[in-house]
Amino acid sequence: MSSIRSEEKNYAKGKKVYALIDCNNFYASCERVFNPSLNNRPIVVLSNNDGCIVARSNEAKALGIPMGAPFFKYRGLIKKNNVAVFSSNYPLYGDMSERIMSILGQFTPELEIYSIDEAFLLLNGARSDVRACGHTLRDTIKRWCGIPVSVGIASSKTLAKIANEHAKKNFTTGGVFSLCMTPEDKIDLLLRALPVGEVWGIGRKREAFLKKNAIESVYDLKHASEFWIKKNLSLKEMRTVLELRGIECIALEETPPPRKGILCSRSFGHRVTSKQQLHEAAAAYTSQAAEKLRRQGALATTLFVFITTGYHTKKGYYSNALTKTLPAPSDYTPELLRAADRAVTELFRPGYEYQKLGILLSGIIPKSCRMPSFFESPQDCDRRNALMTTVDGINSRFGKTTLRFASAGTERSWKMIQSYLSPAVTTRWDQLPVVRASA
DNA sequence: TCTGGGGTCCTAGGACCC
DNA sequence: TCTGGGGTCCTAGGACCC
Repeated sequence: MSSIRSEEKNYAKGKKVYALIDCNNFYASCERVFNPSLNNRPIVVLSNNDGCIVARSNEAKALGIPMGAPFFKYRGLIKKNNVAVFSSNYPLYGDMSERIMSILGQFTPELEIYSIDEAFLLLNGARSDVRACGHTLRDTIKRWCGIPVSVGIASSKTLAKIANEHAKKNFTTGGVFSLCMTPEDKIDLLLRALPVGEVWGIGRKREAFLKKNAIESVYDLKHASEFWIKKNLSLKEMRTVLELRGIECIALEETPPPRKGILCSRSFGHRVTSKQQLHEAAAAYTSQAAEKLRRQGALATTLFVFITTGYHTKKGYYSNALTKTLPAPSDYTPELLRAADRAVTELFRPGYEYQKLGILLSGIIPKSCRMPSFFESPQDCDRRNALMTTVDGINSRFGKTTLRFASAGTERSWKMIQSYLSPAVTTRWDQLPVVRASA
């Protein structure tokens, strides 16, 4: 045993070692942290508008509730089995995610935050063997944040993903699984049991194509002929194949590349027919997108608005979109609101039942590259910046919509349905959990 | 009837991810 | 009755140029 350990140490010294930390059933686990009565009880978390089931606890999975299933189809099963139901609580999940990522950041700076519940990190130069590192990370996150995670370790990101899945599904691993020291034939044994669609980067369509060409398992893909791959697959998929062979092609991205567009779109809670309500929704989404834009220190050159009706409505289907080029790149909400307003006026057709509206800010440039316009005074510019900084500051301190533009409406009858929302226990003073001492 | 070849740029749509 | 939202990248095809 000890010789394996020391070998692992040497391995870690010579070659890059990737770890993928992935939170188990993240949204469901977050709900559990502040509500221990949910332990061992099945949980599902719903998408926006309470439409689909987007997260399930292990107990809910065991009941046969599939990922992405429409909520209404499973109401009966959910009621019968006393499944706890939640609307997505992004303030809570986002905050929990930040806490977990900061723990990982303390462990190593070589960290890529891949999504709200996943991060890659490099374990090069790890002081002890890599599996022990994995356990340390897992235990620390569980103790400090209450979230269970799985750790997969391998010589490429794609293999680390596979190792992570294995850790998650097999309780004997204790939540940590490393492929670093696994002999090639043992790895192949594992890959033979995985359908090719389970590998990172191969989706439904490609899986169907590959299967038609007798590539059924991840193992088959790994050992497909180079000639065939070059002829039939894209460069991206070629990289996946090489990664499966343990050759790293997808590097760690420590600093996320700047966003190319900022999208804010949402289905309405109820069908919208009035122009006024469309204007309000557009204003609300634009304000939100503008805030994101400022947070990343950027300006937008164009604003794109799209609206669509539902598919099966009385007057039929209508979908349209419009791009507005701003007079100058901007992050100033009132300016963006004006553009959105004009677009909605042009797009609106009376009589339709609208289902969704979206705002896309694009042509994103860093604020430092801004060319001052000929017609504006520096004082004007300072005043605008100060105003936006103040609004953002107040909203970040006292809650997202403390200050908002009147054009975004006050009744907001179009807003999304969240019937099962838990309190924002970690980000709102007024929603802190109350602990009552028992007598 | 016959009608070059090669390059760039842009856009829409598809595929994938979480 | 009721089926999410926010991203990225690639590719094919058209427009245009010489």
